Amino acid sequence: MKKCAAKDLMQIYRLLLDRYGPQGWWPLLHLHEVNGMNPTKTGSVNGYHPNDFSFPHNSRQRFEICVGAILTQNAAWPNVEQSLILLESKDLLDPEEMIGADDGILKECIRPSGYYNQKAKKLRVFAQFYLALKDDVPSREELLSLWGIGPETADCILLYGYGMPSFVVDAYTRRFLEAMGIITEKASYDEVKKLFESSLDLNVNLFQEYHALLVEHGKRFYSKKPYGCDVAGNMEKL
DNA sequence: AACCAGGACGTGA
DNA sequence: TCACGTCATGGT
Repeated sequence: MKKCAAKDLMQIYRLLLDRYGPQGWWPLLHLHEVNGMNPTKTGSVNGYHPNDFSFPHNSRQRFEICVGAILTQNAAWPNVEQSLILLESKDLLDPEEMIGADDGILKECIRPSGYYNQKAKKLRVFAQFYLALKDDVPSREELLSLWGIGPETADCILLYGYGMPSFVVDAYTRRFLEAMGIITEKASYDEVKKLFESSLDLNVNLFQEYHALLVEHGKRFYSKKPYGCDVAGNMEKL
């Protein structure tokens, strides 16, 4: 990776934010019930809260974020939102209820986001862990030790669920940095993560917004195999 | 009608 | 370590 990446990464952030505006991650259900909120809508999905980094407001919202982080593994968010709504309708968006839930019902709720057999197990494992945590903040190592929690999910949980400055690296981020010539395809997850964390201030709001912007940008230009256009070039000019 | 999405795990070299 | 197969539904 390049040594000038530090300056570039902050510059790129400003360009992305300027282009797409604040993304309001992590999306949550029922924001209208949280006093004074005016949730925005993106496509068929609502629950975003641009420029409001105050979430989660309680343990229930935190659990919802963690569940969403697991369900969104290799799945599109609208499908995950369906699952969250189904879980909510069965009162399963709660660690104790989830643990005690009938397996068939749990899988039925998860089905829209795919891999429902694996994800049902992942959610049960996590729900147990979450319950035992009480009000503590989990370490990254603890999260990674759980079956079903890999590096990206762990970082999502830490960053969006617990407000810890842990940068999230996803497939879009790698494709983008690769196109920018900042990393090579064989850079490991932790290498890319550390690149961001060593180049930027350890600022939770910045990390939350940056990752969301990279996903938004990635969806537009790095979705299909012959990647839309040379975004790297565009970024340098804008 | 293929192709892919805000990955992670198990296996065998 | 690492490349590769598996898991699965819904949208484009």
